[in-house]
Amino acid sequence: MDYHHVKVGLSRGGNYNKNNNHQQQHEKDMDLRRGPWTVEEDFTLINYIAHHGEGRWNSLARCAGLKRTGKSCRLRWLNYLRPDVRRGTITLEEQLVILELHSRWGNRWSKIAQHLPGRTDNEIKNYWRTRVQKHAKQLKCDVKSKQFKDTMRYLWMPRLVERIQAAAANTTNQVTINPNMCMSEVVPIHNNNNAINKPRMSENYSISTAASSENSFGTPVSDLTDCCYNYPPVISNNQQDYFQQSTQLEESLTIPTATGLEFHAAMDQQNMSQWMDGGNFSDNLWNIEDMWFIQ
DNA sequence: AACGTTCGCAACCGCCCTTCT
DNA sequence: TAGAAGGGCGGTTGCGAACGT
Repeated sequence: MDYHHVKVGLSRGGNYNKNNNHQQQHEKDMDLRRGPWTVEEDFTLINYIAHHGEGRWNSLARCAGLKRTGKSCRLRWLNYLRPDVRRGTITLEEQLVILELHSRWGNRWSKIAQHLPGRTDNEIKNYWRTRVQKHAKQLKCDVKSKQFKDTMRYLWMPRLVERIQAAAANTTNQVTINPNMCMSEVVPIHNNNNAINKPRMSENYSISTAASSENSFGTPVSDLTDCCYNYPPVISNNQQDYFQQSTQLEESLTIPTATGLEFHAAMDQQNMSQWMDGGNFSDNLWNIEDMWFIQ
């Protein structure tokens, strides 16, 4: 079957098809495209929205002459074509925000995305699944486990903060990282005269996101793995600060232990030895210093 | 160079909620 | 007020590029 050009059948969609017999028949009668969007389709959609605005996606698709479902048009616009969509590597600051907000809200991608200007829920979801879950797999633990959450909170996040501050120190930018940033209030999305909703970071976020799409500080961007490398196996002031700040988090968060290191006791010794026996730590989440730190 | 595997991400699916008629 | 229509969201899939052997 040609995946990119199929007849719409009963198997597609949720209530959309289930409840809409007329629409269903109409769509059965017309060939609807699926799969990757062409340049022409993109152009048509952008043009149409520029003149008529968003909303009413099904009728929009019809009126624009797009042989796509309304859902498909909406998705294409929100995740790709919107002018304020920010593409490129997830920055360190964004990683920090994602980790923190995910610890609060779980897989509420759209809610998390509201705090990352220009990032879509789909992008954040993909980031989480491809990067964070990969590391959880390396650690042989579940991303939902307390062990993994504590690892994020007490190792990765403080070190992200360190890295961000270190990068900031090497630039002329005045950037202050507030490890408690995610205590900020949820900022409502502004609607600018029916224009595109543009989420913005709360003023309480004291991270500058003004620079390039690669990194606010003009430095190379790395992922979670990088944030765990090249750091002394001691609890730095930043980390201590972070522990203190963490204790102020809301009840919904994993409550830190008295030392913030209790999770180490839960670390599976067999897994630990497997990591350490692994040899090539550059390919793993942890380096040897991290192992000493954990032990 | 060829082949197999892994990774990243765009797009789709299907459930659920809200809005409309 | 009920059913239809539209939209939002989290989960999943599949393709192409990158990487490894």
